[in-house]
Amino acid sequence: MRSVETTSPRVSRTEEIRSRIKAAALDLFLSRGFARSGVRQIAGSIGVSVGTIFNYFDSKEQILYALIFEMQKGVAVPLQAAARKYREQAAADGDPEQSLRMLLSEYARAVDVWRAQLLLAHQETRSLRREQLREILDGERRMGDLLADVIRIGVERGKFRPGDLHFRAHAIQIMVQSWATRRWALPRDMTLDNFIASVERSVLAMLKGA
Amino acid sequence: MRSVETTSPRVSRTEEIRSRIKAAALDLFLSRGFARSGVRQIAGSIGVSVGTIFNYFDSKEQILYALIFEMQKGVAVPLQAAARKYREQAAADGDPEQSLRMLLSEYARAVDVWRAQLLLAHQETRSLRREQLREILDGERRMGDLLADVIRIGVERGKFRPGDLHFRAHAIQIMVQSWATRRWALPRDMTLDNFIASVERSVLAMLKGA
Amino acid sequence: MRSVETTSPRVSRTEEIRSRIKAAALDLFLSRGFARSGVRQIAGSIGVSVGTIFNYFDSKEQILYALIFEMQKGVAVPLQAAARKYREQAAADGDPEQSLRMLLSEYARAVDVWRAQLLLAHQETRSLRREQLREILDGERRMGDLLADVIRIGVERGKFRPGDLHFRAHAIQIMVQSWATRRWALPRDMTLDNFIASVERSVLAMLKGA
Amino acid sequence: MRSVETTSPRVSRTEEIRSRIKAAALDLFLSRGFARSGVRQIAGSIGVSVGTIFNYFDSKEQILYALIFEMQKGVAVPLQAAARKYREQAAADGDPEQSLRMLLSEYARAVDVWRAQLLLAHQETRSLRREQLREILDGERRMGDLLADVIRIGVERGKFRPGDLHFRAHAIQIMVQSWATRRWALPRDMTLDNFIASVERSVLAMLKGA
DNA sequence: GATGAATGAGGTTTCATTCAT
DNA sequence: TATGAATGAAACCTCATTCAT
Repeated sequence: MRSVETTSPRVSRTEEIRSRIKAAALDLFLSRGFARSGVRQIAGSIGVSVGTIFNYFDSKEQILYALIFEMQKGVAVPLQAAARKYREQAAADGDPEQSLRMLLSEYARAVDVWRAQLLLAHQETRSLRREQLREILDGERRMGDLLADVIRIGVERGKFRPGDLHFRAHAIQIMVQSWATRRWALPRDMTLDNFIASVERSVLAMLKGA
Repeated sequence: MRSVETTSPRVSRTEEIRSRIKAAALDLFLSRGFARSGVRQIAGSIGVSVGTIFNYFDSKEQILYALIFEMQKGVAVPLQAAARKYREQAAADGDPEQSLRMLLSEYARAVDVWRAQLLLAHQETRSLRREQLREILDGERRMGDLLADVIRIGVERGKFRPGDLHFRAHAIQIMVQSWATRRWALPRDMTLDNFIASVERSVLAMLKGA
Repeated sequence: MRSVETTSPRVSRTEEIRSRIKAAALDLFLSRGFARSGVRQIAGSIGVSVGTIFNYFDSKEQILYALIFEMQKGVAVPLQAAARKYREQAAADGDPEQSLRMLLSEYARAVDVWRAQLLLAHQETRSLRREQLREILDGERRMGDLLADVIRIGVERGKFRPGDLHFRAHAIQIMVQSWATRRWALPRDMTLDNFIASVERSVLAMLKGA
Repeated sequence: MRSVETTSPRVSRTEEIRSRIKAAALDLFLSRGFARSGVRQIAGSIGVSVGTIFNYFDSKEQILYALIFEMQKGVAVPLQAAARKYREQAAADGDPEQSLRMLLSEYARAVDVWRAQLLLAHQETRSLRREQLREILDGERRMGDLLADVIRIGVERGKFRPGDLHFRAHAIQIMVQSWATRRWALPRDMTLDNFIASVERSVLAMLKGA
């Protein structure tokens, strides 16, 4: 009994509950902060008991980690894809400037999708234990390296100013991420497309240099 | 006896203890996070009793607020001074580009001085209660406005590309602040002077535009 | 299995623990005063942990409130029943004097049952927050009104002296309650029956007046 | 220097400060309860430092004791005087009923003068340590004995019903004290004179009996 | 798998009292 | 005599986690 194709639905039921827990936790962590959010509140807001939470996550911190980790993957994958395409076009003697616009746009759109989790990461990554903290920071650094490499290719093609690779990669990262992390400081009526346009203009100017 | 300069030492004794409390809290908040830091630890690390902490601050949160507030003043004041000088030189037909370099350098040096507190602000401003949170964010926005105005003057002088004022001001803020807030993402051997040079190059390119 | 009467035991288990907490708190509050009694002591004296206390009551004050509130109901209900019977007998042209003796006896016996809680109420009602304080005082006033009404009926029947209704009602209240609240001032060998006899004599004399 | 008649003023200065402390404490104890009132608040409200409080009283509790003790003397002395006069008039074959009215009036007026302190005593006597608690309760019992003796004389003169001496004495005490202790339960517009008239009527009826 | 009662260490804050000045 | 900073024990309450059902 309860046989055969139970497994697959079961897995997805498990995943569905994990998702509901993560969604509730995301809201709560953002509005009250990780440390002041209780698992009882998470449980209550999705109508399960505290015990259930711990059947799906080993600890409150693991929920935070899952949220941040998945966001990082969710942003990194499109960025890596865009970088791959960028390199292909460069290899095919395309225009790096044009390719970079595309990359920035993809990056910013991915950030937009994961906006809430990225904000959370910004605020609460430090609440993770050392090991996991490092894993996340390493992921972030890898994205920086990837951007630096993209810039390097443009430099080699003679399109971008040389020097400063890592600094400018880093500047791109914080500029794009600010769509999620400093929304409150941006003009209230700015749309994602406006934002992307501004980023493209500023980043290209910055790369082509004085 | 007990005469003459008694008052002044008294005042400074109070201030000195407040400073020791703030210094200890700063270390602790940065290493363990605000919520996980206990007043008992703060007290212990400077060799006073818990009660003493509360003779000098109304609550743990007030210590955080004091740290962030003072940092904001400490950064805003030099920045305002530099902006004033910038406007004077512009009025005297000086070179905005040169003036801006000076301003960026002053700004970055102020950030360097208050580096720890700025990092703390970045991580824990959200732990403040609504009123104080808004006060801090308003201060930050005012600095953005000030930078936008500086750019506007350069635009009027025909030196900087028009449009995007607030976005670019905001980009300057996060770029300069990243010296404190994302130190871990910057090349490990980067010095403050290197950093300033990179910021100047990138910002000027960004302002002068494509 | 785990069927049938599971629910009812569950409910009573919760109620049983609440009762044990209340009993322990009653002892402690009476012997050390509300403010000097700690929840740790309450917990310790019934062999549970502090946390458990707060699973059953929202705050220390709520324990006090529950004790006082239940006592008030425990006294008011028999008193109201006796008053109802008094009115019925009066309507049936019975002897108010005889009916009143019954009422006083019922009242005093209820006070005896809730003696400890009534003493606590007397000493610590003021420790309640405004809202709950008022609720309790209102309940007490309602009992006064009820007694005043009882006297009024006797007056209308020509059995009791007119005037002073509320004052005499109030005098009855404090006299009967003194069995709980001023036990230390009463002759040490006085029994409840003695007490009731004395109350009946004095109250009836007071009501029939000069 | 600062010589000659300093001593006597000094004593009165000491007494004056003690009085100010007691007055402030009385207000505070009544409005917040003894346990929740801080010596800092007492000190602050009369513009002296905490240290000063402890120069005049050994502990917070001693202030409470002084307030209650003085009230008890303040009530007992007029009551004893009235009792003396009562006995003299009885010895001179006066009317006990008339004498008793006078006594009740004196008693109630003394209670009125010390109303606040008596209320405090009612609420916080239990906050005293055992020894002082007993002293106060003994004083209270002595007043009961004194009233019982007054009743006894009336009984011997054939004016009051025999039996129940202590119970009725006790009833008189709580009735008269209720002017201070249960003011909230009395008709809001009742004046002291009304109150005294009611007490006289009820007490005399109660004493003369059925 | 789901529950939620129990745990108990930990949190921040208060406060009577002391004592050096 | 007056001061008020310092003390540190004790207060109430929260909360992640466990585990018997």
